[in-house]
Amino acid sequence: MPEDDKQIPSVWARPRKERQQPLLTRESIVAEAVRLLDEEGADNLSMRRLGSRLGAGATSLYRHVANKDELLELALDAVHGELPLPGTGEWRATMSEVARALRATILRHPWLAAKLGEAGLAYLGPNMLRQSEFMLGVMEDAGFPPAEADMAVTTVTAYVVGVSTGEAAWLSMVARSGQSEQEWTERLWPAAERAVQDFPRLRARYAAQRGGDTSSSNEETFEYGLQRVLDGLQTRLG
Amino acid sequence: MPEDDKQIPSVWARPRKERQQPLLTRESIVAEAVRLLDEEGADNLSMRRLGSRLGAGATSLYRHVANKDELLELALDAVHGELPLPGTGEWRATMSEVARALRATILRHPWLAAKLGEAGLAYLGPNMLRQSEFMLGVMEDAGFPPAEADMAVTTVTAYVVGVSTGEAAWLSMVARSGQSEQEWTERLWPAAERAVQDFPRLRARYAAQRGGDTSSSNEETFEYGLQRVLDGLQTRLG
DNA sequence: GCATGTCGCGCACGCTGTACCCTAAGGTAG
DNA sequence: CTACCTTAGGGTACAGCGTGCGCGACATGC
Repeated sequence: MPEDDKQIPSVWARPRKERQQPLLTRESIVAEAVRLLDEEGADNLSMRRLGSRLGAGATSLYRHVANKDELLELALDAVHGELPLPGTGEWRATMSEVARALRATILRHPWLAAKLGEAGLAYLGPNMLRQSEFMLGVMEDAGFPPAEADMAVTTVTAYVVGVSTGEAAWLSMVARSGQSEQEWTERLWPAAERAVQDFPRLRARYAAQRGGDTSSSNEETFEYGLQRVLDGLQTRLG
Repeated sequence: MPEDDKQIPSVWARPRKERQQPLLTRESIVAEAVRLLDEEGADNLSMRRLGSRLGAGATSLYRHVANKDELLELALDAVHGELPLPGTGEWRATMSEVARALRATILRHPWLAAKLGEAGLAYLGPNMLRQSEFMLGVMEDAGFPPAEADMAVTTVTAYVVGVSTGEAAWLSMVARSGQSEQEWTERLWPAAERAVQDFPRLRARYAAQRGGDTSSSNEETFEYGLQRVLDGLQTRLG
């Protein structure tokens, strides 16, 4: 009803009406938190910064979220919502696909690895549960008895999280340095070479990788290990 | 030379002589940090608290350590110094032994998992390097070509760190709650059952584990996955 | 004797998470 | 229309954090 607008003598006194629906919701807060984490890293997420990005005060967030830890758990699970669950086909192909998607997600959100280290793999967020359920189904359909399928899923997830954690930590370090990966590697190299000097095999490995492409060699390592893990599981089906 | 002691007119003015050798050293600081982390968890490590445990002020620590992050890296590597390197024998047995020792260390220091998630697996501490070098040697002696041995070591370590991280997070949670594992499990169970209600396979898994011994089933899962990983690597040697 | 360097201390700054209380805006009941 | 209650958001305040800086006390070399 705009009738009473006329009665207002001054624009300045008009009691700007808003608030049809709340401008802060749990979803919008979590989504913005993920964005902030992606852009600025875990160290730079504070309730005040998050609040001001949303045009709100820091303490207003507490209406929708119990505390910062809970917010991070929500962010953790929200990111797991990105994971696509492929249609079921051959079990190895399906598991590989899920594993690659999980790794990609962790690399896209490097802060995720550190938070997973605090929250554990058995966290109860619905998106994470959905993913576990899916993998369990794939393994059971492949012929693993339920109890073993559970352990098999844990094995694959543990491997993926373990490798990706290492890669993500590296990416975070590079990001914090503000330099390109190339620059950062070159700056770090002398220290690394000095550190491995007493270790002949490590020294040889470093020398062999000198100048190589980090990300493609990471990918190769990931794929190698993943296939070995799946090989190992396959021996149980023969 | 205690001669000049007599010349001091008042006890209060006596310039209490100490400090023959520094009471703070990098080693003592790191060792105390590890103790504090073990006893009170990562959240409760602050420079002030650490300082006062050592009978020193917070900022005195900065004489020996550049900043808190560096301190944590040192603590990380110090703990890796606990790891025994078994004498070389059959490669599978040796790798299993190293893997179990690594898991045991992580469970003994649950804060370690989270820090590993931040620092990455390729950190340059001497103790961690020593361990990598050892494992590389085992795999090369087993017949893996150097480049592949490297990837194989990464695979095993990633798996171990991945599983243990999950277990350690659980232990930290229990420790923070101040309750026994039994109590905590029972308190959490209803929420967990509600969460898995929509997921038939997870629900079945939970029901099957009800009342079981957490730590022994964790151990079984760890061992299962470890043997699968080693199986997978073995296929490359045939 | 003095100069120089090392060690530890205290202060101060800007920042954090969050408990507590206040205000303003609907929605509902009388 | 009024009176009340709920609910979203804001402001203030507190205890604690990491750490830069400058100080005095001491050990050592000339």
